[in-house]
Amino acid sequence: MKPPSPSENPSTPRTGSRAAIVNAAERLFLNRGFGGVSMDELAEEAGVARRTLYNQFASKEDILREMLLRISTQLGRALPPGIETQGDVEEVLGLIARGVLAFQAPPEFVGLLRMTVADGRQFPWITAALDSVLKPYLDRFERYLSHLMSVGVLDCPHPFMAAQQFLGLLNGSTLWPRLFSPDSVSSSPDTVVEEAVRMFLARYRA
Amino acid sequence: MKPPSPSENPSTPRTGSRAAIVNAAERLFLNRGFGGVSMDELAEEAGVARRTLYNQFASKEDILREMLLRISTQLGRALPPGIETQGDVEEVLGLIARGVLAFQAPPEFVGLLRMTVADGRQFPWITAALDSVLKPYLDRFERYLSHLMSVGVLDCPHPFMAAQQFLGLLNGSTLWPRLFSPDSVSSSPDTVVEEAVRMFLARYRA
DNA sequence: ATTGAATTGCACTGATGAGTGCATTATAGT
DNA sequence: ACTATAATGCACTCATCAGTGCAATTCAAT
Repeated sequence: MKPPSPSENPSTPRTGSRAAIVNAAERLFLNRGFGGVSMDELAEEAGVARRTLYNQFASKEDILREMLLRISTQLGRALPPGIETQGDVEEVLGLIARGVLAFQAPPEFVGLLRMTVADGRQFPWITAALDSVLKPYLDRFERYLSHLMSVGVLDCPHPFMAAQQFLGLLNGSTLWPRLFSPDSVSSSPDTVVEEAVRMFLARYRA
Repeated sequence: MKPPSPSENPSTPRTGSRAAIVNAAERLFLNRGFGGVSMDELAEEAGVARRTLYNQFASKEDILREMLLRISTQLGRALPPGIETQGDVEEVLGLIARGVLAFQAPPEFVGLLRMTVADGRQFPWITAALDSVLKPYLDRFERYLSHLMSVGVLDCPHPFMAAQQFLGLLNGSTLWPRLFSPDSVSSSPDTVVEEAVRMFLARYRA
């Protein structure tokens, strides 16, 4: 009764306790931040004895490390490669924008951002970790824009800035309000995507 | 020697200790967040006895409240009124954009954002406080765009979203990198402003 | 110089939280 | 059944931190 067996607790305490712990860490850290969660709470959420945390991990920080590692690899699979060749510019930009929005849609993503901003002050490696996951996408997007420019489809003097602008158009209407204006009415994703693409092409289409 | 007199310490401990405390709170809270600063540190930074904090304020949270109150009124004076009538659209948009960038330029502004995002989880009134300061500007901008549309200068079906887009264009190239990509090369403010205005007008100019 | 308010120093309380040591118990694979 | 491994319970240590009570002290204004 005290030690829940694997059959009565889906968190699989006995075997795979590490995974159960990291799962719990993801649920708690993303909602309340690193400093806002105690090891006791973490143990309870994982359905595991407090002492087990220290059998499996060297420290609280280590748990956060492993959690971020897992999240990073998950995020890394978000935008499928080869999207760039699936039609004309307008279509591809729409696909990318939709991918980005879907990617940021789950509340846990906002939680990840909040945790990054919050605990990144004390642990800069957190910010670096998220950046190293996000940056490649931005770079890929920049390369795509450069390609379109060399082909003569776009007239885009600063591809990197253009990439930032495009994401800014999306974030300004979606992510930003979610971070700073908790209860604001947000436009529909379809409108956001459509208008971002329109404005971007109005400026840069050759 | 132990208690620094007003003449040797500009923080004016004896008289105006409240102000000295709020000053210290601003320096510390904006850099390390509410939870990251102890009352001992705060007292030392203010050049004041720890006990004085509790003579002047009911609690640590009260100090934060007063600090945010002061910052809010300061921010409220940032964008001078009447900018909307100082020339043609392009010129005014440029002025607004420059105002926004100047407004966000100081490192303390990023500190304020970080603190808002971080401690806003535990104290939602922090987020609300910042939002109540920023929102009026967004609303004013929206009204300006609506006006331009009714006058026939812009063709802008969703003024509120357009306002978000314009700010998104700026933030995507400036604020966002500062929050999430610590050591990234950023474009010059002039280019950012110019390109934001160009893209915006390329889409919405009637 | 005296008075009254603000400030100070210091020793408290009470709570929380990370991390450890160790003996005990349950489990999985043989 | 047996054994190695993992999990557990529990009582610790050590540190930090918000907040309080109180007596002593310092300063400013009269």
